[in-house]
Amino acid sequence: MAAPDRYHHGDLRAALIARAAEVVVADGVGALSLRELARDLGVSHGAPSRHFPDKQALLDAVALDGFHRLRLDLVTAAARPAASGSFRDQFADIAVAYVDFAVRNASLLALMFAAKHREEAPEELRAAVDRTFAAPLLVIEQAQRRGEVVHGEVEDIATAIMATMHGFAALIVAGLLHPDASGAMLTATVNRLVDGLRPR
Amino acid sequence: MAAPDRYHHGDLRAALIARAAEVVVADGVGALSLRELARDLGVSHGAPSRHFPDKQALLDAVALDGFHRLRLDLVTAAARPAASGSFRDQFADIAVAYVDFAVRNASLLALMFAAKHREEAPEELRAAVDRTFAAPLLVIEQAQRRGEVVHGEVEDIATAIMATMHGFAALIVAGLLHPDASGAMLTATVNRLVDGLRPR
DNA sequence: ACCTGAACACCGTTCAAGT
DNA sequence: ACCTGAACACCGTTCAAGT
Repeated sequence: MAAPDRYHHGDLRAALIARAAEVVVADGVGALSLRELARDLGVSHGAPSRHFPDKQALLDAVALDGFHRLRLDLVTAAARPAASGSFRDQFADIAVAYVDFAVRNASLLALMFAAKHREEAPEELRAAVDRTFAAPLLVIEQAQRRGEVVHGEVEDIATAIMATMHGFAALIVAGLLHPDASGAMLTATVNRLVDGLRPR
Repeated sequence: MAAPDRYHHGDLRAALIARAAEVVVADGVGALSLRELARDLGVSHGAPSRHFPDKQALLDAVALDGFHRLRLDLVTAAARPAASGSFRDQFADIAVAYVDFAVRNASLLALMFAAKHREEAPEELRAAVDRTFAAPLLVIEQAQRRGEVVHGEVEDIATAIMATMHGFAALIVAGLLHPDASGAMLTATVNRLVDGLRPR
């Protein structure tokens, strides 16, 4: 038998991050209270400060965790069998994965970008963001070599793609797009970017 | 002489919205306190509740005001002399205006989209959002008639354009794009969408 | 090392009372 | 009509004390 369960079950730090992420996804950052969190986990309200110096540090950890999960989704989408097809299909698969994550974790994604935005953002977070967007970058470079995508700076093209994916997700989350038609709309948006707005 | 200045100067409601917007832009929604707001304006902490039933109602009003200001910027950009040129130039002008607003009012824009996102969002807000994005829509339709933009559903094309603008702004705000190169990068992104990722 | 529990300064909201 | 000021329940943070 281990020590009596007067203290927490072992990994309060991980439990805090997990529960905080749940609350953020369900009700937004504004609904997150350290004291309530501590109550939920059965520890005193002072306990979290052992693992996070302040609330922002916990939020940063939640954001970091979010980027890890998003990265996993994107890597999975990029490695899909269907993703071995044309660049158009690869792009569509990644876009679906990104938008899915964004819609299912809207408040979390907002927190993730807000955390990254902070000047005092930990270096760990900046690195995680770069890694998160590495998968799409690779897909673009490969497509360029196959001649399916115009040559030129990869960053320029990646920027256009990431902006489109992120912006599309934001439009859905904001309720500017009918959720019913969002699937078809995303396909149309991907095709618009691939083919261009100008007639061919 | 009017009544002695024991009460507020006349339009506490407007003053609350204006000051709240300032605080949000400067330090984010999290830094907004009704009590501090009241202190800044020289009224008691209970006074705001005469004009807004709760904090969220004030935030909705701030968001509404933000959409009005954004709409003004977009309409101005669309009516520019240079904007009488090609669709590419019109699009670029509008995109610059949108990204400018987003960068200068990052936290406010986040609040605006979050407010729109709420299910209980007042009808007034939904209407303001539609009007805000009406100007870009008109530009697209005109360009379609001139044959500069592919035919098809205007909404599909507008979605691709709005997603790109909003997403680009989000990338800058998040610090994923070097601010120095952001001007050239925006031009490149606009051109990418106009010309397509696929070689011609 | 890790957690408790009291203390402090703050917050949003409510409401009887004032003018 | 509009604002005040006390009251209430909550919050984040700090810190001596316990195990």
